[in-house]
Amino acid sequence: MEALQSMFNILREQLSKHIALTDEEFLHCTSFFIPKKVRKDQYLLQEGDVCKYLAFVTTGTLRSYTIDAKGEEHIVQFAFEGWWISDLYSFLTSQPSTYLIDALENSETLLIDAPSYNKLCTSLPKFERYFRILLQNNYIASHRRILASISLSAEERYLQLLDSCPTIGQRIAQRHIASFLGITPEALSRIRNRISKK
Amino acid sequence: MEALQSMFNILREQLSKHIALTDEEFLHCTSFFIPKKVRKDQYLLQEGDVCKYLAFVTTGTLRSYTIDAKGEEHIVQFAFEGWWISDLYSFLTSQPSTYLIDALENSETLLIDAPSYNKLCTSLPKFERYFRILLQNNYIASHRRILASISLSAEERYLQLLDSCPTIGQRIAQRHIASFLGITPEALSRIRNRISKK
DNA sequence: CGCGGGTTTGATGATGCTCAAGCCCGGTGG
DNA sequence: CCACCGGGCTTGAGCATCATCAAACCCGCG
Repeated sequence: MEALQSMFNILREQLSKHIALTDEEFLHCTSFFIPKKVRKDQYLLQEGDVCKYLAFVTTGTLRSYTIDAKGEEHIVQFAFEGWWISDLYSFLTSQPSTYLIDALENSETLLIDAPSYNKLCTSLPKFERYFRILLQNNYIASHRRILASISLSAEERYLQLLDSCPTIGQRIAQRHIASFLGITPEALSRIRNRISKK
Repeated sequence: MEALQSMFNILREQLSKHIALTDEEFLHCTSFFIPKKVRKDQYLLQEGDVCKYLAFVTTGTLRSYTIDAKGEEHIVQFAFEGWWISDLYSFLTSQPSTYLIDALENSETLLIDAPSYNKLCTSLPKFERYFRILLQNNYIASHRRILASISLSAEERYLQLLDSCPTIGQRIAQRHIASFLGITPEALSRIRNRISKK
């Protein structure tokens, strides 16, 4: 099937940024993944469910977030093409998740469950290496974001976000960007207004 | 040497929380580490230097932080016994570091440099696994902290910190806890005052 | 005893929140 | 084709939280 082929090409391209895989090794890999379409507004994970999969996004956009006691959403992560998304805590411990994951646009993903993930990591050390490197990069990015949250104003955090991901304005609604930054949509609107007057 | 033995025991204990190592494997490991004492207030890494080592703390407390244009410190991480600390970005890319690392008490560490780290990961897949697991746990903790920073008030973040690390008050000065939380020492003092009136 | 760093307390101000209303624009139905 | 609707963005007024600056306090140590 054509579309499926293209999804796996995106996965392979992403993997080969960090590790070199032979055709056999990659073929071995692919058998562990389940393709899944997620339509806009459809859940990949609901609060209270166990997160059974790591999701690799081949097209579209997903987000992970929580909903607090007041009903407010707090977006922890966006995931575009070539990114991974999951609730790792629930995935690894089989505890009910405190996060939700859904699609902000019609999206396509490749899912891998925990037994497969562990099997793949043990049977193919290169795969384990890939995830170590991925997690290292995430560690760096997370610390940058934590530093921003303790040292920068909302306006500075917004500018840093635009700097690190200039296309985000085209793909993500402002109220979602505000949620990701930890401010209200009103505050972001005023910040943008202020910036444009320069 | 007695003390050295004890440092490596702490390392071994920590590794064996996630992987099973034979005596030979562990012995192989130890040859890659350099013991280093860091006295209170002494730097392990200074801004602008390349971060040459991952540091494993066997006793004492270190912190990583930045200093902004106003001269304010922003603490990104504490590291106690059994924890790792480094500027991973600088370590992996050999770019000058934007972080500083120093000791808050007299401390002892085991250092491993980048070539050794890579050699160890390739020669001993278990070691790579250990770091993958460690980074997974860090991913979970980082996302929790990011979520806290975008969804909770300063008081709620402080209570969450006490909850996740009840002994922190005994070991870390208040102004450093405040810095870690992203608030001023004055604000933390008022929060503690408010909490104690209950 | 007095010094000095860390914490506390107080007064004032800035940043961002809340609530409410208005605006813009694309989609729907008459 | 146009009027209406609704969601998302903007704007405004008042408010809460936390920052800033300054002074006082506390306590270990020379």
